[in-house]
Amino acid sequence: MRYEKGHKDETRRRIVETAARRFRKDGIAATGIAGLMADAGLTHGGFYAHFPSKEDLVRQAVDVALTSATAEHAAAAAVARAEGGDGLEIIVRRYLSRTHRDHPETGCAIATLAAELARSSAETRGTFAQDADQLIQVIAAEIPAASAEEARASASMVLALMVGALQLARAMPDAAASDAMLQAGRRAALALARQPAS
Amino acid sequence: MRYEKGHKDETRRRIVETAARRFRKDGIAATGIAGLMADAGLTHGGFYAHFPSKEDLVRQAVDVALTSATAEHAAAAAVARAEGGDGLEIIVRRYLSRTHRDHPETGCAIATLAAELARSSAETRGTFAQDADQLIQVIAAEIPAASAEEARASASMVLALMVGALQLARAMPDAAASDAMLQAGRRAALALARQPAS
DNA sequence: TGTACATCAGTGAACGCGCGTTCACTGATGTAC
DNA sequence: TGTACATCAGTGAACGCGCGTTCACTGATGTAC
Repeated sequence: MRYEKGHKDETRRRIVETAARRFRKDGIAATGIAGLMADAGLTHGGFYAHFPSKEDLVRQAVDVALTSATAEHAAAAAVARAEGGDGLEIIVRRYLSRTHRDHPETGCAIATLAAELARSSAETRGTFAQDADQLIQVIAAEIPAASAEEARASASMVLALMVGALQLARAMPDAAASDAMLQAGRRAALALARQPAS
Repeated sequence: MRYEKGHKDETRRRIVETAARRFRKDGIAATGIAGLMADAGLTHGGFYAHFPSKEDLVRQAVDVALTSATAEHAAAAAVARAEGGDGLEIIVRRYLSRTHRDHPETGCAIATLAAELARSSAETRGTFAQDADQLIQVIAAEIPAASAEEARASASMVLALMVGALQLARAMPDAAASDAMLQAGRRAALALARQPAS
């Protein structure tokens, strides 16, 4: 069958979205092409008409996941600021929430995939690092500091703490301990931003 | 051939040690039994005479890796204290060092495997959480605080920040940015411990 | 003291299965005549 | 207006390979007689 204009782009977009969810949920190595394509309502054979390799899809999926997460954080912070609230507090509360902990498949790709991506090609890591940088910039915009450089340094530490705390909270089988980890993380992240990066 | 007493235990220990390295280097899903056994100088068939399943080996390997890393941190901190130094500073400097960043295979299993372990069985996560707790206790022992509970809360945040910063440093393809991440992490981790967990 | 046998850590072939990737094919539609 | 053909997104069989797991077997040694 022949398809309307833009159909292939739409299919490709759907594959990338599906992959972004599956990679975050199950990990990259544990996610196969065939299962992924089936999830997207397709058969596996068509995969290579869209992507040159699995690695290429990984790069695109991580890019989409991180870029949209960054946009959501920026939007939430903007709304909070407009309402006279603290943008950073909203970002931290969203990141270290029970919802985020319990739904890695729609959450931050750094917390789910950073360790696995550290083992991938320099190209993939390059895209990932750029995307992480954009998230750091969004956080930095909510931190009052003497200089942009200081705000950026503080923001990267806030992100590092949130990533680590979320991972620890996810790995803990004890629900109360996991909740406590999230709560302590929220407090510590804000404290970290408040003190000057000397 | 029949072997001297203790031979099998020694072989088993060697498999666990090999696995602990490989899992941290390549990830759990990406490490196969056959390659693992070959690394340990054995053929794959004998694996199930030592472990009921791969999952069981994972649990033991993570346990060994984390337990020994914790002991090393405790020892290094004790030496520093005996010499009039700051135990926490030594732990943080060791954790966020270039050596640790560049050698995940002998480093902290939390930074390499937490995300992957978050997807495993409650039993494996239980062992992992207990081991992480012991590391947190070792860190807490170096933090002056009003109560043991406060020291523990601060220590878990120091650990979360170190885990996140190390992962980000490892994922960055730019060497200078990666070094800067480690340095900012060391500063922030110490600052986090110094301020009271209100 | 010498021989037959039990032990058991480790071997390697085999199981069914899913992996990433390739490729000849399908078939509905748009276009050319 | 009607027919022949080109297009091309998606199909599904097949490639070699490695996965986790099972199992009949090996063969050097310790023990029993």
